[in-house]
Amino acid sequence: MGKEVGLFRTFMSRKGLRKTPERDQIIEEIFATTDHFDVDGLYLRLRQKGSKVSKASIYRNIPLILECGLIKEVWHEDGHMHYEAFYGQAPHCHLRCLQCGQVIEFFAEDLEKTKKRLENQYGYKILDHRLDMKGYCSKCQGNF
Amino acid sequence: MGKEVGLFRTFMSRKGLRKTPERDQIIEEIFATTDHFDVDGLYLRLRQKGSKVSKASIYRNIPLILECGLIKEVWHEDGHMHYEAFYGQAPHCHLRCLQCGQVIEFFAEDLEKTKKRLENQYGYKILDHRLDMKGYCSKCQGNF
DNA sequence: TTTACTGCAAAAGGTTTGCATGGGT
DNA sequence: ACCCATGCAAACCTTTTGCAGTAAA
Repeated sequence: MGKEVGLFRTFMSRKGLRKTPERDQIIEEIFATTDHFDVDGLYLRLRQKGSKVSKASIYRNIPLILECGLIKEVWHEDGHMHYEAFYGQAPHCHLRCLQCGQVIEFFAEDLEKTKKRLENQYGYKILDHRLDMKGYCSKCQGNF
Repeated sequence: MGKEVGLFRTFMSRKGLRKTPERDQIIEEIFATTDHFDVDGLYLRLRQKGSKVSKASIYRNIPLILECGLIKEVWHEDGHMHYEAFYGQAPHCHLRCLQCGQVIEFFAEDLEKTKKRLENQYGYKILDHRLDMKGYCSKCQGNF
């Protein structure tokens, strides 16, 4: 059992909610890879492994997993939301190729400075951020 | 007539597409304020001013206005996409309060450096970026 | 005259919800 | 025993699309 399942169980328990096999399976599958995912893909992966979890259950649990901090919304594309497993990874940003869809993850070391500045300047308590860049990768430049 | 209408007409013309009153009205209304907007809100503002533009026309034109560079997608929330007028503004980022919804726009001066670094490191040509931060504003801290 | 553009209404597709059943505590 | 969670199917809502009429070029 991955450690994320334990974290989620604790989170649920603190909220007076229940541990269920479906919830365990969802968390396990999200952390089975480090990739980004969407609801439909996660559902198919679960089915392939023999799980009977319904999409409704996935949709009902995603807000809880977000609140728990284990996943993050990363972008809305092709008509649906995309997420990424978050726990255990330093926060990172995305660079995407508009042509081939390649995603490079990178760290923006300067962001912390900007964050501090904003907290001082506006009195905010900043909890989360998202930085994405788009463009063309070396291979795709000139292919259009 | 706002200068954005002219820019969009030129853009359309280069693509062999047409100038229509509906397109002019949509562009004018987007740039009537500097606020963020969504399709439904834009549609209502147009109706209030007596325009007969349909939502279908707004939806059909948004990809073109995006491609033209006059607007940007900023975030997907409450089940629909939010945009902002883009032309004539230096690119800016958003800091949002999760409690009251206040949005502060700021400039992240360090981003250019990061962008350059990525272009060199990965051979990318970067066209666009998005940086958003979320947290609680000074008033809302402690109100929950 | 050609054919892109529009409004309308229907369709599509992702997400949410009502309901009856099942299962955790 | 209580009532939260699930699966199913229907509902919901934003966005897309087919169609017939209209109007740019």
